[in-house]
Amino acid sequence: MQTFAANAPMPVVRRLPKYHKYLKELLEEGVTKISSKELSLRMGSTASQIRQDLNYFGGFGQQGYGYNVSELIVAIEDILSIHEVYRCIIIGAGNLGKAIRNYIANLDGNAKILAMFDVDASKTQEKEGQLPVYHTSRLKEYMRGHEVDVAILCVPKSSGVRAAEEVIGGGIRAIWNFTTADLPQTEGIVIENVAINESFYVLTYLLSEKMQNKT
Amino acid sequence: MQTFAANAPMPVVRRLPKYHKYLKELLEEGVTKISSKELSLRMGSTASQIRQDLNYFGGFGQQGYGYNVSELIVAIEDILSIHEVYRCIIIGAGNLGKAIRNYIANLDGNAKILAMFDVDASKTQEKEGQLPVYHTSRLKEYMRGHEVDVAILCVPKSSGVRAAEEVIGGGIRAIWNFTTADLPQTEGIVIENVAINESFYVLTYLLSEKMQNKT
DNA sequence: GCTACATTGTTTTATATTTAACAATTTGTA
DNA sequence: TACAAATTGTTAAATATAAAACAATGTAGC
Repeated sequence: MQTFAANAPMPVVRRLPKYHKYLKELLEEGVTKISSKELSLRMGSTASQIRQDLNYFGGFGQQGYGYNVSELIVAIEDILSIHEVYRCIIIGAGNLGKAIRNYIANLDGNAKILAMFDVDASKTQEKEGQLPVYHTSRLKEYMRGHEVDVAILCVPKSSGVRAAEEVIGGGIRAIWNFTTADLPQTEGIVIENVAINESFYVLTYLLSEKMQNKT
Repeated sequence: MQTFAANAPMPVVRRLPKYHKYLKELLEEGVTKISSKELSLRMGSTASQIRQDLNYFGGFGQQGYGYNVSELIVAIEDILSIHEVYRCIIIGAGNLGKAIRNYIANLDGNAKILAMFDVDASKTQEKEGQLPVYHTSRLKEYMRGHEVDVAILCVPKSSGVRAAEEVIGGGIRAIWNFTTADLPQTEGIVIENVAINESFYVLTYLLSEKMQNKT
């Protein structure tokens, strides 16, 4: 059993899911072994980077041979703890919350959504799909009774920080933040931001840049 | 009128929307001027980085004074071309497509969604919200008749690349990619990826790392 | 108008990340 | 068994990014 140093730089960590995806594709194609060179050609990266990235976590390859595809997949899944199922609650049952709920439900991932919460009492009437929607006032109580790993924040910007404080108060250790709010760094709490609106601004920046170049 | 060198590194560009957000908040609070030092304290960054980032695009501040909040907002909006309205079509009217449509509709952004497309004929019956849903076979024809700036890809992974090729064939210049597919770099086409699933893997990685540290 | 202070724009230094180079090791073949 | 080819793990060099330092410039008070 491998243990990893866990001090890999974030750019490296963020590339791991991509390696995983390409390796799964190779597996489906029936490819059993791959060299860093071949993989780099597929992915449009460099062989050197692939080798160095993987070596932050261990030596998964064999000299003169390359990497065994299925073994490497397992190794990366271990590193990312993809096999574990993470119990999630969604805070905010509006457009965004429903969207994320639907999206995740149809993804064959390791995020299991237990319940949704909303401040709007009318939303708690509905049973969103198969999921119960509770009033936010019952959040603390719920978290005492159920083990929850991840809170998925889907509230409006104005209540983002408050919602984060509430789930942290309830003992959450990880927040997947889809709001436009900037959550304060908190000791011991993992925060992963998905800044969709910022992403669009980057796109329009690149687009306008491209337009200028065209002229 | 300012013109920018447009050769700023991507990490800098990706920070601009964050500056914009914080400045808008300051404006709401009635703050008219801000120094890089003060702003860095709010944002949890460094004054040096803020000054250097902004100086890739021009000197927006004044020595001994700082930055005029509203002027700087306008400058950043110019850089990101936030004022322009971008005409978008959504490819894929499933869970993800609907989700994004709802999310964007309720965001006061500069993305205007004109129509949705789907291969599933049954989906074309519905009028999603106020938006028409066309069969994908009519995509080329639609793009000939309407000026479209951005294609928002919300199809399953398996049809991601094909969908991209279709909109590129129709003359699109920018793709906002919400699929898990890795789209090939294409000369002259701007591609901005929102890899939600990868984001979750990073979160679980950090979470498991934290768990290990706790023991 | 002069002086002390504040704060930028810019240069220099430090750090982080990526790429290249290469020695070590395994595979496969004769 | 010996040798050539392949390919890793790892070290070194190059590049990119961030932070610190500082000179230039403007502000504000007296």
